Amino acid sequence: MIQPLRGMKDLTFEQSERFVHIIKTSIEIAKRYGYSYIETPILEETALFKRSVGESSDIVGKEMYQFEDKGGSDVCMRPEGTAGVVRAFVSAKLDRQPIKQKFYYYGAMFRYERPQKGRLRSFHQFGCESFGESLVYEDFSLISMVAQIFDTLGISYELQINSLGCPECMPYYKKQLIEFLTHISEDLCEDCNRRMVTNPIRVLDCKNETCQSLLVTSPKLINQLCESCDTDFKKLTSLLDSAKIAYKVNTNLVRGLDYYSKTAFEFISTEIGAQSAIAGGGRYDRLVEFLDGKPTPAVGFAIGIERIMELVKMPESQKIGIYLGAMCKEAIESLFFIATTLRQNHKVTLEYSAKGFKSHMKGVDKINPCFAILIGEDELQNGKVWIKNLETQEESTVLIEEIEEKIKN
RNA sequence: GUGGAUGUAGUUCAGUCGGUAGAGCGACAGUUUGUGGCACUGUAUGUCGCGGGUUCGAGCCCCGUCAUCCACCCCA
Repeated sequence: MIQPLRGMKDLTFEQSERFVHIIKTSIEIAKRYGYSYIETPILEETALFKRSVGESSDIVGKEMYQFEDKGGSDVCMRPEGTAGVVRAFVSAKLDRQPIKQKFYYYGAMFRYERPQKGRLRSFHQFGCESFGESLVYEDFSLISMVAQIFDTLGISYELQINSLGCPECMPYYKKQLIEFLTHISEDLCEDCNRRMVTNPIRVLDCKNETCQSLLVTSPKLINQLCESCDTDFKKLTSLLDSAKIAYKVNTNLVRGLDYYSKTAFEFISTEIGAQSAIAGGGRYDRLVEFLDGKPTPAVGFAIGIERIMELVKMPESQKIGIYLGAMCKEAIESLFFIATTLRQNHKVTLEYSAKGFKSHMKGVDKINPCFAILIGEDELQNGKVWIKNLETQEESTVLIEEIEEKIKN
């Protein structure tokens, strides 16, 4: 038997229903914020991710499904969604138009990692990317949109925000931080010493207690943002305050991808184990430029579908559709005419084998329809069917032509 | 990539000291030849993850391997 690949899952029945419900809800809300759908390829040139996500990140460094295709191109299965959307934005030369563009997308992402709870090799994200708006109002709108999606899905969360600064204030801060870390490097853990070189900001959210105690006195970027970053961050917090969206400023919040600047945010769930980030996003004003577009401010987010799958409160399933069955062989084929007619407007489940009444009703229970329609010998002779409304329990025997009307009531 | 746990029926799991495999749930059938969900009765189902080793004999012990789960790293 061939099993799915490691870290890849099939979704069926209740699970796939949850998946669809999440996507449908997200789409509906994204549209209300003016977003339209963008579909981009799963396979992209490797260079795209190296330039956008950043070579220093683990994603690009060791987690990509990267290979040479038959034409000899170095290609990659997308490990995240933003890079492809930005590439598409630039490819279509939308960066040369003065109009603001807003896109939503959803689909499979691939990362070659060791699977664990909430982390798969093939997983799905729903995301939004907004291009051309530099005002912090857009950052706020996106955060409220994620909040609205989670509220609608019945998911509780904690929102964390931070500012990562910009090319004006970040490099200066980084220098300061490295200097600070160098002084205490001997007492920092092995991982932190490695991070000092690869991504010094990451040291700040080390889970090691000794490291954390040493970091209490570390310089904080939030205290030395440039004027523009500082104003925007304060504006964001005041907007969140007045919208009554609860948040926590987490000065250690670092996004894993190199392209973020200014606003960074993460939605956390405490109910799903170690992989607790259920959505993440932020501003990436320089990425379009990195990918050969005209400088265009942008901000976006992504939701991890698998991570919220178990958290979603599903609407109660209601009776839907019609069950059709025959109790004698001769009647089976007469069902097709009825089914075809009813399928103009209704969901119809058609049982092909003749069975006893009881067997049929067991089948009815399984699919939970509004109506059960059965034909036996008597009905067949009279051109009638037995029909039962499973909601009211009312049942009757009617002519085939009268079915449609019976169902309306 | 590192560490730990676990692989037995469709599923959840039991399986003693090593002696040829068991339960609940689910499925199917019947009790009721046309009134379901409940109840009762019955039936079916296994490469005990895979490969090797020890043994008269392995689901159980040993080695390897694959997979799953959890955590680290990292991320949605």
